Amino acid sequence: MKPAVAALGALAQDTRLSIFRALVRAHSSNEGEGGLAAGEIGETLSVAPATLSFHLKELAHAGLVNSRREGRSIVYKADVAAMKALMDYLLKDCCRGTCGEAIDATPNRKEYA
Amino acid sequence: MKPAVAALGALAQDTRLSIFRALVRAHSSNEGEGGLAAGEIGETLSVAPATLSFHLKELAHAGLVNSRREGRSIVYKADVAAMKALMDYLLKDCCRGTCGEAIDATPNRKEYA
DNA sequence: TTCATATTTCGACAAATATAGAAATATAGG
DNA sequence: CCTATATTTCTATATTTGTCGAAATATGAA
Repeated sequence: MKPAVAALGALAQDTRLSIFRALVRAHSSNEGEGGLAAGEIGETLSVAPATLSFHLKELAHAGLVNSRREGRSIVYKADVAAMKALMDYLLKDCCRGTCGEAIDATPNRKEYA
Repeated sequence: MKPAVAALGALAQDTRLSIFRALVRAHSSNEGEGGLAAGEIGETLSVAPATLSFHLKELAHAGLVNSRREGRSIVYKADVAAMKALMDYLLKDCCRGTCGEAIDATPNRKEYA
């Protein structure tokens, strides 16, 4: 499977998209900093441990998150570079190259919540 | 389900992503122009009629394509505005707002084929 | 070592997805 | 009206996905 399809599939699920968005919010550009422990994510989003682990593995397998152990916790962190690569791909190949330009100026544009 | 998740799910499949990309290539900004007949898509991508119909319905249900009848054919067309909305959402909420800026200048960036 | 905490893996299951042959529907042309 | 073409719907089937209780693993603390 193409990596872009894997990344899209990883984000195409309510719980996983919420997880990823939470990780992006908690992101830090510094190595070894930022991110959220699995437990924190599960508590915030009310997801059972086994279910959460399943979704985190999906995101990791798609290359959108990575993890490090910190004491008893495992801290997950969004891979912003991977997300950039996905955006770049979509922009170039799936959008006629127009999606990056003047989005806010487009009349009658649709918007997702 | 959130519309963004629906759109991501529609694109998160090899055949459907190929269909959508073909439709973007064949796009025209003019109303009632551009797009590809279902048969053309099926022939180009070697997808059986029933399978193709299934995938086109998925894309249409997610709002990423629309269609018009033209004689015996049904012509499908990418909804570029919907794709823009998806990109906008991802850019704002899933990327720390950095994915639209200087993508090509980013060192060691990842890239999807 | 023993105990508590944090997370993953295992096993089972229901639901959703992808595929495609066959039948049904819609349109155009003779 | 009859026939050919284009596409969808129906039906069935195999595969994948999402969920979660229970057991296993890893770490830190007493």
